[in-house]
Amino acid sequence: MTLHAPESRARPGRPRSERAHRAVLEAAADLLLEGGLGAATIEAIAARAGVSKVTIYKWWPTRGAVAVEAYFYRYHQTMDFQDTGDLASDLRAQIAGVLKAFRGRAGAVMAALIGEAQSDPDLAETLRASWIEPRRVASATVVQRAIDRGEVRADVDVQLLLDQIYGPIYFRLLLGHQPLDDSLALSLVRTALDGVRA
Amino acid sequence: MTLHAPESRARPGRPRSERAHRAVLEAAADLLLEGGLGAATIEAIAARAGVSKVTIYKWWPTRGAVAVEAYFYRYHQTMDFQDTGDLASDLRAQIAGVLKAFRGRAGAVMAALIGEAQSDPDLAETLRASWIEPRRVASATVVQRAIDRGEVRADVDVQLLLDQIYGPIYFRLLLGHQPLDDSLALSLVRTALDGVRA
Amino acid sequence: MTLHAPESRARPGRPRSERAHRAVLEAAADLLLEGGLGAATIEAIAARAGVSKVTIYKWWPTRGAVAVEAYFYRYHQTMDFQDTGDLASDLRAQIAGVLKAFRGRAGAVMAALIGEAQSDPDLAETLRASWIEPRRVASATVVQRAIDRGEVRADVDVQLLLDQIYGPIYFRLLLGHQPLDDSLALSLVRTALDGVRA
Amino acid sequence: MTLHAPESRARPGRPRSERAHRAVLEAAADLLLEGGLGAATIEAIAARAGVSKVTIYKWWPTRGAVAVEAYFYRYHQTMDFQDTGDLASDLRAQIAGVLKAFRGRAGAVMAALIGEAQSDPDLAETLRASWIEPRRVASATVVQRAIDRGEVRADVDVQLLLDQIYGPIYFRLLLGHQPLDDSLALSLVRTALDGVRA
DNA sequence: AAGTAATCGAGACGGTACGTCCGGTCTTCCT
DNA sequence: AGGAAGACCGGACGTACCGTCTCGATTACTT
Repeated sequence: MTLHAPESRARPGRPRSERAHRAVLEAAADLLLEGGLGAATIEAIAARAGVSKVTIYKWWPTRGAVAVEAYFYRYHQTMDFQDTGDLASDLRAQIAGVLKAFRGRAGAVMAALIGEAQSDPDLAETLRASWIEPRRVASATVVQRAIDRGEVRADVDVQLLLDQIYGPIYFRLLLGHQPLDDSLALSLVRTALDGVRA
Repeated sequence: MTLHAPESRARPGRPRSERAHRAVLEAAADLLLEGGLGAATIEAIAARAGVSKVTIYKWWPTRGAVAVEAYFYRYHQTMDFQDTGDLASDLRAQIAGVLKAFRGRAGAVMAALIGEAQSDPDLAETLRASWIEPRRVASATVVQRAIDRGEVRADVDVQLLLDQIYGPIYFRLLLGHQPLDDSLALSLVRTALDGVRA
Repeated sequence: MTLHAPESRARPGRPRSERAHRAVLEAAADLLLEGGLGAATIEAIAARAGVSKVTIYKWWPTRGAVAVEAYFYRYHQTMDFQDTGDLASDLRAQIAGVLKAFRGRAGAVMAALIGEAQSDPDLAETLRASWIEPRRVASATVVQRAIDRGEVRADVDVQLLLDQIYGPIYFRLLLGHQPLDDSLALSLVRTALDGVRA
Repeated sequence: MTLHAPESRARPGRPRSERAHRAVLEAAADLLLEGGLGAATIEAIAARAGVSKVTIYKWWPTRGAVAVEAYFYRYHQTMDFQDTGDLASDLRAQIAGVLKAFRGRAGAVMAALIGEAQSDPDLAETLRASWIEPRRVASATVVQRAIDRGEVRADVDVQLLLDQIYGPIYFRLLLGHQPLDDSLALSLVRTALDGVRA
């Protein structure tokens, strides 16, 4: 018989205050929502959360790290990827959800986070691990099933296919040169699956 | 009353110092190269250029603006889009050039600029107008010719097609979840033209 | 003919703001008076003076330095040493002035400054040069005259004599084990001049 | 039921750890010696002693208090005041001891303690009670004996006389405007007893 | 030739946020 | 009931850039 949960062995010392932890995330999420990442300074978060700066630095390395966690804490997206057996419609459903989210405040915050990540390697890694990867794994599974069913060519580079579907969305989100219409869901999938050849 | 050509009307006062202008761009480009956008602060640029901060503010609104101009000044890319009559090979050639550039320092700087643009609307607009648009127009022309030749379906959304080709590249540049291999040129074009359907 | 004032040659750049300089000293003096040296933090001085912290750090190395200058700015003591030809009465007059000052707020501040100087060598040096030395020189002159007149033995160590007169005052100021009565003026001089031998 | 001697009545709970107490004093003394009072922060003492901050606060009110006790713990001066019947030589012997101590590390620490006492009334009181007073009482006794012997005038203010001997030493220790030579022992006593009158 | 106007360098200024240090207080578990 | 561990709030520290603001000096065009 194995002794379970050696990691939950109560360590000595005062335990981390869950109240403070939550207050920081709430405050950060509020600030992100109100004024974007620029408003979410460590000082502002600390002040609004009624928490000292040191407490924030204790648990998060940068303001970017607080922001991502706050983002997920607040917008903990229901990442419900369906797998109905029809690749095109499954992908369209997923894309539609992303588009909807990105047209709102969540999109602006995500854009700001990716922007910040360009000068904050930790944040970049966190974004990849916490946001991008989970979604890619789910999507990749759906695509793989389609390959297994013989719906998609077996020699397809799944990662690249996903980039050709989601890349354009992030590209437009970040550059803003074209809108994030709902119609994208249809067109993106169509091109990706059938190409544009006459 | 003397008439002058209105555009060459020499204004009174000391003319803008070309020496200072160039020095600023050189300094900014050096700093971008050495330490990324983070190192290219107005103060650092001014110090290295031997120019006063006010002179910089006189001619550029933000450090982002200086950075883009410095970027183009230094990396004034030869944007040679060929149009040989074969869409796939033309696109592959263009993509290969972008990939090569983005794998080097220029890619890191461009990523930083796009990142900064998320919190600097002026920079975002400058990037769209000076970088994205020219390339899109050139690419769009190539695609349009293919449509005219009947090589590509007439109902294709050209903008979206371009996003499905370039979007993945910027996506990987900014998120770094996948590499920017040369093989991308081939695969991206292939999927975009012929899809992945079995 | 000599070219005068090469030191007042107008240097390039915005000249130092006298308004800010004065505001800092006034604010620091107020704070010293109200709450002692402990209240005269750089932040508090900056806030009250309506001046940025950087401006203070630009002109003074430590808060101690600001404090001494503020002390002199506010309490610029009329250091009127008389020299009437009677050493005892001249010394008594000087001592009486010091005692009077030290029993009030100025004494508390001076004690705090000397205290702070124990961990701030710059402040210690400033105190010696700006406060102690001028007073010693004036006192030493008075004593030297008395020596010249034959009123005092020629082999006397003047510095030590002054320490035996002023040392006890600072000792009591700093340790507080005995009061700073006016009667000290009489007794200190009497012992120093005539000793206590029966 | 067990009976205990009432004065040794073992109180319930874990008894005070003598180990911790000593560790604190040793650590504090080390830090005082190495980096002066500035280095002897509560946190540093706790860390070096392997003791929690609370334990320190439990037994000492301020860091000044710890420092004085550590000072005495380490430099527990042999305060051997002799009383040979010759006031001058007795005083000289005492002064020589003080001078020797004050020229070394102990003097620097004492200066720092007196400095700190300017903003810490508790420390000031502790210093007076634990350091100044015992020495004054001993010295005063020696002087009183001399008065009784008729060696010194009966109307002399003993406290003031002691200040005129020890004040200059502390004055020089704290201000550093003059050295603490061994020759002081001789000169100080001579002036105090016989004055400087020609 | 004198005046006017724009620019330039230098650099001081108020301001915001940074990340760190230390002080005291607290909470939890261990002995 | 200690005591070690350590988290917490608060306050100040000294620094980095920001964008603005004088200054005196320079360099053209205008009269």
